[in-house]
Amino acid sequence: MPSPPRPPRATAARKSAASKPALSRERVIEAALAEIDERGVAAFNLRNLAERLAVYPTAVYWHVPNKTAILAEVVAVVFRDVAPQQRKNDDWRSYLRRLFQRYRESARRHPNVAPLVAAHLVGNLRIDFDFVEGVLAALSAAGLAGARLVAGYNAVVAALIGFVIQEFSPLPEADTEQWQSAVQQRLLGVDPAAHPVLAANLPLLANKAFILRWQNGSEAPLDDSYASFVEQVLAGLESLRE
Amino acid sequence: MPSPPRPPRATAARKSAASKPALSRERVIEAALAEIDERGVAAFNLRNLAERLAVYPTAVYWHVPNKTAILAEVVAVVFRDVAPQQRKNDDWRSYLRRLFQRYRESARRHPNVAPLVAAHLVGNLRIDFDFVEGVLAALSAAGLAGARLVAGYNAVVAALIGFVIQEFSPLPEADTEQWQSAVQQRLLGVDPAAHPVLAANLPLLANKAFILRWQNGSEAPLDDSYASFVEQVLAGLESLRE
DNA sequence: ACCTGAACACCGTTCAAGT
DNA sequence: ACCTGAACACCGTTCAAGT
Repeated sequence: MPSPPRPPRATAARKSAASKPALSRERVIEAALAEIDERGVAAFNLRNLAERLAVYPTAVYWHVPNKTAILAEVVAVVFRDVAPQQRKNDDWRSYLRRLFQRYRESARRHPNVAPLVAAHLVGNLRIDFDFVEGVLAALSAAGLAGARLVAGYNAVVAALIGFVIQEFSPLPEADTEQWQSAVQQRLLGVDPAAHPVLAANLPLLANKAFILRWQNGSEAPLDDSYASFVEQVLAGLESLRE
Repeated sequence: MPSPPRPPRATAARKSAASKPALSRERVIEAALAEIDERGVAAFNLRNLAERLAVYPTAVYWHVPNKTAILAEVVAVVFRDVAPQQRKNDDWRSYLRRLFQRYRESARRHPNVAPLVAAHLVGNLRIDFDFVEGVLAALSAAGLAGARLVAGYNAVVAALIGFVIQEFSPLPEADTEQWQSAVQQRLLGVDPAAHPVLAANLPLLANKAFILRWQNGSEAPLDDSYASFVEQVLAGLESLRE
């Protein structure tokens, strides 16, 4: 759009109540999340963000250091409160089941954020101690300690993000129509001699298995697979308890 | 750098042997991988790539449609041939163990590519049928069929990428020094009342558990955790065989 | 067919100036 | 303290022109 940056609305009203600031860190993050929900991470930029907030692009920099920080905060907001409440008489299994379900629910509400999830948990300065403690407490209650506790914890975190990133990350945005049918064509062209198991199970796998999908988790959720996945993770942890 | 684009070297020599083209799709991808290995995905751009290839930036577009395609090809190269050879008398467990090890090895050789892994397997037009068939054949040999086959397959793929992305994705690049000590400070400040299990196991977890690290997998590999993780995945699959 | 070279639109960020 | 407004460096991509 070649139009000049839109001036802030309510220029007069803004100064009414003791010059209350128009922007805040929270409003910036919130608007950023809305932008990402609508247009995706790839298309997210500070000028659109500023337009949504009805300020000049550079105003944002008063409240936030840079774009990277905004993205980090956005993910933090999306996964705020994923850690379930510890309930009395709640065994470790049901705690972890609830954690897995809540994590996926958070992602489902903001699927476009999924690509940022990996970068999020990797080196985040604002470590979510409640999340970490929740997992550790559950595993500890399961009887894991020492190296096994570490191994169990890493497995849980890896499992949490692995499925969800895959399931919800946006598929190629451009000419989706054409891309979708291209994938389907590719699948129909499988050579049963070279790839027998795949060929034999094609109807079962098509659009329901990673790599072999043409819709992502928002349109074609993998509920059954995820439910099974969670039970597999629990069984895996079970096997760790010697 | 304010210097003008560097002209191609060997301008004369290039035309000697029947005007052999200086560039090729393979050389572009190869150079792109080298760039990413050295500078990371975030800093990767077409002008540096062109400089490495000693051509003008726009020359690349003759061999490749756009930047996204380059990145997709780079990941494809890194994970080319991850699927292990099927061996005679090779049970499904050892096949999957080899697959997990090879996958991680590929990532370890090019850790900066890790952030692209998710986007890779999500909707890739050039589906790696050998990879898919390898996993399916192993699970099929394990006795899984129908919905369980799908669930097992999705679990394996999720597990493969979840750990590796986490382990190798680059930590915040800027002022790493300061960031590292900041993380360590945060950890030392854990409140044992609020987060008892974490506090009690701090030395065990520090720099060895996801989220609680200040070095990534290239500097501080999580070998033991990964070995355990693979066994947990296998145990999870085992539990699927009713 | 393959590369040069100019050019464009876009974007993150800095900084001085306003109020 | 908080926002405007100009400005800069950088970057992906298009396209006409060369050979």
